[in-house]
Amino acid sequence: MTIDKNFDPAAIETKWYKHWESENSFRPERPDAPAYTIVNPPPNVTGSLHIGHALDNTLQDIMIRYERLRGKDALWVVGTDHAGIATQMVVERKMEAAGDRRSNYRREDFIKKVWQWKEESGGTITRQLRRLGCSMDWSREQFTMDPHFTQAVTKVFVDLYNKDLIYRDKRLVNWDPKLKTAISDLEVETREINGNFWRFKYPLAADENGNAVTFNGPDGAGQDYIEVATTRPETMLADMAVAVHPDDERYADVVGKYVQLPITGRHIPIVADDHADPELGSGAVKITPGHDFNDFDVGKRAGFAPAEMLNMFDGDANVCQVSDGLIPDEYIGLHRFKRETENGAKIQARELVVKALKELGLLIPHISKNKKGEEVISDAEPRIIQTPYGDRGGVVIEPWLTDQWYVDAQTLAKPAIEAVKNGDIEIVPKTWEKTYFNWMDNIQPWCVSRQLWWGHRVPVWYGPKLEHEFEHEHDCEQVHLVAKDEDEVRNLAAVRYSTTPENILIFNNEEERTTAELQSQNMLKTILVRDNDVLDTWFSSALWPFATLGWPEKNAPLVSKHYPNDLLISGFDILFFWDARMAMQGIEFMGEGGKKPIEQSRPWKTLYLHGLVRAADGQKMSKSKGNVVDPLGLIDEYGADALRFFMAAMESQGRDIKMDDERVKGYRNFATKLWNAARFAQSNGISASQSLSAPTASLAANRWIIGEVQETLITLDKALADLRFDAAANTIYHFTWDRFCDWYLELIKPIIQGDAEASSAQMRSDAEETRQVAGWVLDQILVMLHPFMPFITEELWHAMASSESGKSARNYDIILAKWPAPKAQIDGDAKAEIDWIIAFTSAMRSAKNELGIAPGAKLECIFPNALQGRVNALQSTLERVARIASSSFGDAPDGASMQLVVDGQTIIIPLEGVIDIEAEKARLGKAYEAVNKEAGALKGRLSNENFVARAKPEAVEKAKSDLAEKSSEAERLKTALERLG
RNA sequence: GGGCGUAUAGCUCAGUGGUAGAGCACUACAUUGACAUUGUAGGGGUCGGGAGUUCAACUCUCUCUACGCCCA
Repeated sequence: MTIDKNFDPAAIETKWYKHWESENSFRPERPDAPAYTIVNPPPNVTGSLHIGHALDNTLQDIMIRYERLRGKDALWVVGTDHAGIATQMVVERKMEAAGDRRSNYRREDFIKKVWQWKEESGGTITRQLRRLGCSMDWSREQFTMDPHFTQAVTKVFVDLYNKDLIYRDKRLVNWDPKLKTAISDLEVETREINGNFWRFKYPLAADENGNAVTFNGPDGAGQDYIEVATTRPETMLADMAVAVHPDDERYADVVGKYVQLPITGRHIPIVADDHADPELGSGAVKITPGHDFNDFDVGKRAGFAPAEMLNMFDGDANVCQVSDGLIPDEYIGLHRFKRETENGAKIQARELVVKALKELGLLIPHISKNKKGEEVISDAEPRIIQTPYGDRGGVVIEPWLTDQWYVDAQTLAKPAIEAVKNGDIEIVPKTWEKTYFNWMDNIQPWCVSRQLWWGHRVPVWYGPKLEHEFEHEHDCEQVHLVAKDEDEVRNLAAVRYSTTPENILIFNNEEERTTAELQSQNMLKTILVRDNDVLDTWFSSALWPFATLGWPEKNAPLVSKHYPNDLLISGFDILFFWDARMAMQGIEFMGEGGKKPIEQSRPWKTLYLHGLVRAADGQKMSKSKGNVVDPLGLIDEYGADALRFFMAAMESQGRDIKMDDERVKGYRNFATKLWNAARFAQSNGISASQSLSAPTASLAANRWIIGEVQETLITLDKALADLRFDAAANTIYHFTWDRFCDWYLELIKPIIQGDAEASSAQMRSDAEETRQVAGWVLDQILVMLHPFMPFITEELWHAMASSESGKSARNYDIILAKWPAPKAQIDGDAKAEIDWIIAFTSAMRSAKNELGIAPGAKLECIFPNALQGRVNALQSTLERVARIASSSFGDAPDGASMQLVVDGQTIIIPLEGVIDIEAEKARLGKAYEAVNKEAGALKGRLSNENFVARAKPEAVEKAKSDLAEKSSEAERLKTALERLG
């Protein structure tokens, strides 16, 4: 079957992908081969393939295909992430569109709906990964909510709890009032927004005798108030102190006195604390421990326990009554500062507080000057404010005091830091190590509980405290029991409450309990109710490198063979979210708490971080900017192979990639070039090679190209070992196009296209040898290119071996071929000869071009006698490639001629009456100038005593030989010029 | 405020202690011959500014400028 004239990527891609998958080619059985393992960063099950996935997965597929070709037992683990918040949001949005809402359902029913949605719509991204050609092990596709994954997550939670590495704590969390859940520090992004800076007078409270209190005041004039400044006036309803810097003399005599807060009338102390910045505002700052992270710490230092701290917001960030009951009724229920859903139609707490203080005469107005120099009075000074936003919900985060589960990240981070320091985990590019250390060294407790429904439920049950455990009269705090399942918690509880397991009654949630409590027969039993929260999605994905392999099942075979993984490829944007946490959890759990050495516990040997794919103008792609490039569109237009090659070629370490369609197009052209080369080969009787090692060859061109394959292979292997995808792609690109297509195929045309009937036995055998070599080289190209361009290489692999009927004679697919092993030496003589042909041909073409001689013109050449043997042997090649008409040898005849200096020898092309002598003089003159200048520079360097004395001997030698060469060339050009008169 | 990165041809980017490369774009030429998704030849850069180390700096060090990112 002949190769089609047109290369149509779409026509072959689907065909081969289906074939590979049905043949189980992505994971051939190789029980005795060494393992090579990559786990794929699980995309969100809600997701669809974006350009970043295309990059990330292309790089992984290149490595997996490469190692598979090299005979490894290559495993690329694939699966999707349940993506708690993201997925729940998607399903809720869908419900809202249908006029429905989550709160219409019981938790279990809602979760059923999410599963249903997952079954229907969750396959999008996995289908798209297939289109990109990714050779993942779909037979073991994973999902982070699979039962075995839940087992792993639960075990990790319970074990960490038992090791005191997970604990429950009451502290401020980042609360997302839209999603109504706590989120971790990493999920908060700081944005700069335009805000205001208000200044208020807080009146000093009267002393115990009811006498007014004053202090000197900053200006020493005496005042009965202290000035505070704030960007969040509404939180003054929960102020618990005013802080001044301990060294701030302006306020020294007021520390220890009290303020009587306006509106609430609460008496709060003035405290000294380093947090107060004397330079900012008045130097005195209001302290709201319940709604500001800094204030929380100040509050603790001032002696407030977290449980005492005032919390003035509900989960929606609407004002609620605080524990001392001092907030006036008209504030209750108001939103903190903005009604997202009602466009500010209703008055907000912030607005009302400012209004009230203004009416009380306690607002210090801001005075500024307008352009005309007139004074303008306003309530507040405009300021740029660093404001925390939830990365998913997109609303301002409210620091909120709640009980949550925390992972002791600091302890877990230690060995993970060591692993990188000691080189047990290599981060590529190395510059990211500093970022990693910086974050890990300062890591904060990780809040892992989320107030969502979709996710891994926290394996915790709450039971009553026993009477003797009550810390105070109204203590109704419950105790928690942590266990892997209900049976285990029942037994734990039986022990704890000194009863039998049958007397422990377990409820899945408060609602069930309330219903059940109405039934009086349960009154005598001990009741446990399960924690409602689920875990942060990243808590489960941190287990990906081993939970996907079967852990915690005992002696899971995949774990022992494929853990540690060899390589992890991820975007740097999830270094903290995912990579660092995998390192921590991997080392902790696979190291069995320090029992196993780091070589066995680290999740991967190498962590490769790539950059972002940006829009053509360098901007970050985002839906809101509308500059998102769809990788599937690019695949439709140029083919998956071209897109993949683009990704590889652009991936140099440590730089973002700017999208460039033209370049993708260029690689489509490259694929077409290869296609046509194969077509040419096929039409000239060249077909698939029968041997893995290079055929024996006698002709220079053949010996040369075999050596070039060898060199290319060495360069390519080195590039891939170094994870230099750009270098690897460029190596195979240039070999294919510049060496193989541009020179080798041109050089062999006269050999293989000779008239078979008329040719001698020698010519027939030369042609046969050449066909063998050409077929072999093309095979090597296909295999070396396969990791980058899997589809076209598979197609041509078979096409080159197919009979008339279209049946491929290959007994295996290229995806399972063997990586090249030419076992050939680089042939110096052949290389010298072909390099000479190339140099001569290029010189000839260049000269013709400059002298305006038609490129096709066949010219007579007079070579020096020394070249007689070589030129005679290459006569037919030179006729065709360099377009020489006839050759003779010896000295230059009289008359005008074009002269080429190639490799230190002058070749004369007599052109009496044809060439423009002045033009030829100019051409040679220019060449002479250039060479002479280089020779001059070398001469100058060598005449420098310091250079000769101090430079490395090789450098001096190189300079000497370069000088000799350049001088000789200059000499010859000079002679040539003189000959023209 | 702390940290990191980037600055090389018109554009997008490689690069090495011994005086610069690729792709695209551009110019000229070619075209019945695997390939116009082509071929051949060519023009184009004082490697962001300044200082230092060195026989030698685009490359190493310092500094300045501009841009970008992360953390607080």
